[in-house]
Amino acid sequence: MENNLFVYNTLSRQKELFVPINPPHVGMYVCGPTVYGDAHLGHARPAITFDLVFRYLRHLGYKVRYVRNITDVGHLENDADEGEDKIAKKARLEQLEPMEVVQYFTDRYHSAMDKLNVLKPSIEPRASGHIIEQIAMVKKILNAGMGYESQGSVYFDVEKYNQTNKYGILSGRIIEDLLSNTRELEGQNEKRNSFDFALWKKAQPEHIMRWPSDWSDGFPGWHLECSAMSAKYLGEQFDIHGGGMDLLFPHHESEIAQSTVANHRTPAKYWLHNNMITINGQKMGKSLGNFIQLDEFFAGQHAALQKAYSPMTVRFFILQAQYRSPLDFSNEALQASEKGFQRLMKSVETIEKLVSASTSTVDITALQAKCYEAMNDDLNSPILIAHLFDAARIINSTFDKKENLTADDIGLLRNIMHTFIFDILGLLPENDPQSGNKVISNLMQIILDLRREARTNKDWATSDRLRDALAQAGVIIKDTKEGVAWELE
RNA sequence: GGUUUCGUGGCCGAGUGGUUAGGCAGCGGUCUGCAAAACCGUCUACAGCGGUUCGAAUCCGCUCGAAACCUCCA
Repeated sequence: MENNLFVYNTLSRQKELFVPINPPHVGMYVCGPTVYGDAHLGHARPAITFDLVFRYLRHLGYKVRYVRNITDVGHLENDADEGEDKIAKKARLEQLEPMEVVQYFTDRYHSAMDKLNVLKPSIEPRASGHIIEQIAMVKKILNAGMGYESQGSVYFDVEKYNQTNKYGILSGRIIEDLLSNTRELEGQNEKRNSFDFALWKKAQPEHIMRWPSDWSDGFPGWHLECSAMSAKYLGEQFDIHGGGMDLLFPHHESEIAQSTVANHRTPAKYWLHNNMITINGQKMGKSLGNFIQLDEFFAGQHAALQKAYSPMTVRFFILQAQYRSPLDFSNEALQASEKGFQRLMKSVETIEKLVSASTSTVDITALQAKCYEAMNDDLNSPILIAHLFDAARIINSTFDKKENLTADDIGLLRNIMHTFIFDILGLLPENDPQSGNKVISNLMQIILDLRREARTNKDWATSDRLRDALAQAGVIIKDTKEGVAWELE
């Protein structure tokens, strides 16, 4: 299968032509959430970024197997008192079974992703369901002599690995630097070097999530699940591995090391990383209190939010930045996206009202080519959106008789808009909130009828009084050529 | 301190050796009883200082500023 898609490979630090290992099949693995809290803005970006990759690859005709994991074990908190398991900690506090917590937040995560119109991955494996595979992988690494056991835990020997391979190949880290930075901390450590990472951790007595193994009752190291599950479902070598930039080191670096030892080859051909999100130019963090959950966005219930922002506004906003750029959330920026999105969607409706001409004054085929060009250049969604806004202007101008289009071109334009906006960008028209409430809708009908009568009688005082009173009550009246429309503030 | 990125107009964000990004806001216009909405048009920037070049926002160096990760038994 031919394509012209270039993606930025973190491994080579440059854009490379995407050539699948086994076309037309494509295997893609993306690091999913640790389910110990509600999905926030930080979760939306990788989900939407790789949803875009997934959708575009499918559009190009590839058969994509997209695997995105749920981390439900072994992810230790570094800010906890003594490295307590995040899931277990929450469970103890809430007096819930760990798996109850996992189920609850997994469901909530899925619900948020559905609202954002993020397609479900082909497989969504859980770490807790793949303990056997992970233990097998630890054994392979021990047999290769690249791991060592220490007080019931097993660690990966990074220094030894680095003698024959390059630890730091992905992140650009240099092992000597890591070594010199941490020299004085050795001694009381059960690890040989501070940068060695756990393959298996012995569980403390109070630790409720535990599984038996040759070394101890414990749980797998954090990096291991992705290596084990990607190999299981995509093969030892697959096409794309994605995730947030924050996972680049040590997580992905360690994945490469583990998989290379266990399977004698590097796991993924292309490593794609999405950038982080900031709010009002500030780092998003719990300590700063600007960590906004997705549901808070949708409801507008957060001190930092001036109003509610719909899921599609959030999605469109994220797509208006290229995935490798940092993205700054602010009320101003979101409101700009909200309006722009509405304008774009309105133009899609306007296409249906266009009247064809015998000749076209605009080159629609060229526009289509530009849209593909943008996507092929490392999924440059902001450029694509810019072209779609050009298309919107063409549509509106044609509707205003300032441009002309043939019937064929109108059809092509419709196809371009639908393909890129709905199929590839994954945007959806949003329902009018008014349609949901029959009573309000009926009341509005009565009020607007009264206003229409007043206007027919040129009783502007009454007409304006109704309009102003409604505005006070939070209802905005819009007089359009097609009639009177209204919406809640 | 180290690694990796980045610093673009009022705001958000593309681009990257010579030509309009785009959106929002503002401004002008069309429409309207008036206004809003909608639509059309319009504004012209690349942190600072050096250097390379016929030419740099784009390449190189330095300075300043920002972010993520690391320096912690994940």
